[in-house]
Amino acid sequence: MSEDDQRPPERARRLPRAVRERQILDAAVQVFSRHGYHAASMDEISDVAGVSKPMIYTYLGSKEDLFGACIRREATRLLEAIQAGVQPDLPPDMQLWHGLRSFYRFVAEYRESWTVLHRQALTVGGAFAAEVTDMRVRAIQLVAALVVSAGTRKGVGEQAEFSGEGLSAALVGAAESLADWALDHPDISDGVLASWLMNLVWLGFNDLIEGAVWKPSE
Amino acid sequence: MSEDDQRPPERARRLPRAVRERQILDAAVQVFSRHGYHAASMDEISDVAGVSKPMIYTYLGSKEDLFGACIRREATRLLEAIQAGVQPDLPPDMQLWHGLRSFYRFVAEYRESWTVLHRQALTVGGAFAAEVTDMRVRAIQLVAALVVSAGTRKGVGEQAEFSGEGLSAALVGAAESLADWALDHPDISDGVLASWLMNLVWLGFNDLIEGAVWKPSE
DNA sequence: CGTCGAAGTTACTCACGCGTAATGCTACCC
DNA sequence: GGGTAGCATTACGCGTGAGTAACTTCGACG
Repeated sequence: MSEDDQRPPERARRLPRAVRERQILDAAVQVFSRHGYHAASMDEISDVAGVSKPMIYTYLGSKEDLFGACIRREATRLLEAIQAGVQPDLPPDMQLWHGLRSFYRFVAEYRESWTVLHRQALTVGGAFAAEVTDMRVRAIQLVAALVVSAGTRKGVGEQAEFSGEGLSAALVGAAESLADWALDHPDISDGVLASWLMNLVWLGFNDLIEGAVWKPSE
Repeated sequence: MSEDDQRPPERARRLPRAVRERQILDAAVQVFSRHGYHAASMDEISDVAGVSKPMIYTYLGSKEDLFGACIRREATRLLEAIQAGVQPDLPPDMQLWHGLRSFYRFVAEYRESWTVLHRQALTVGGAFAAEVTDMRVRAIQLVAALVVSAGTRKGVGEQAEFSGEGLSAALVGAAESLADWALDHPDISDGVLASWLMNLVWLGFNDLIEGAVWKPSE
């Protein structure tokens, strides 16, 4: 009936542990991103992974463990993707711009990863929420450092700490929100998204209305 | 044994339906905001409400119905709070500022309402997510209208539609993110929060670094 | 060619939590 | 004071889904 029957010697071969773990994690991310932690069932995950349920338990542990493994893997991927795109010797605004581009490229390519990290991870009370929140805080502090650095470069100095943390939280939120928006508008490129955000937060509406435009300077 | 026994004629009086419904909704918002939709149990809600479970079912219907009722009540509260603070004949930036202040005042006062609306509502797939998303889209469009209005006032006209929707999505996200941040910093007043955001999105980092400050003009 | 171990499965237990049937209690009205 | 209507509870049915025990199959290595 199914196409699998056409190649009897190759049907569902015995695979090494590492490969199965990868398959399981992929399936888990997919299912968690669709239904959220609680509504996702281990049966469905095992089904999507093409593996029976006990395999998941022997390889990855409990449902909570599995979710944790997903979160950690995807968070690492995201951070690596962003760091890969950043160049520390550029001026602050250019660093921010490159970071944003990498971020939007990642979200577009791994939308399920992003969904799990952003939406679902917070709904599981306890350790995971803390873990993800922590990552977010690190991102915020990184941005804050950029902004303050931009300030000191121009000689603002002490007063530049005006509200750095709060502002950075707002900026990160803006970036995340725009990422969600972009999920429904796949035709917008990462460069355009990053530019919009730079125009908004670097120049502000006021300058924008006056006709000013921020452009990458490199 | 318990203190309740000390006053036999007043123990747990019979209350009219409207009052019980209010109590149940209050309890439901509290529990949903703490655990999320799936992890919240009807038993705990009935416990917190001080009412037995069948009352919830006879008055408010199923768990999903109950959640819907919560969402609708809190969303209405939020929108009314914001509209109460807005004055349509002011210039766009002042309108935005007043809207933001009302918003932050609401979040501070009804943090559980905000949590349910912002975090939990999206995790229940289907009708509620759509409903909340819809409210959010209305907010975004409102902001977009403000920005475009600011643009046309200054004569930018057609070109002002540059990326209005995306920018507004980012701005709303920034406001929400700052609201979350403010939950951990209760000492910051709504006026300060709103001012930070105005400085960020109206002036931008660049002006901020130069020492420019946005202030309410009224 | 036998056997040891890792890969893999079927079929179950058990607890939790939604929803309800059956029933009681009290206030109010005629 | 007797009946009716709505407030309220206890105790249970029942499905779903996490986690596991017991068993099977395949490949590798001497």
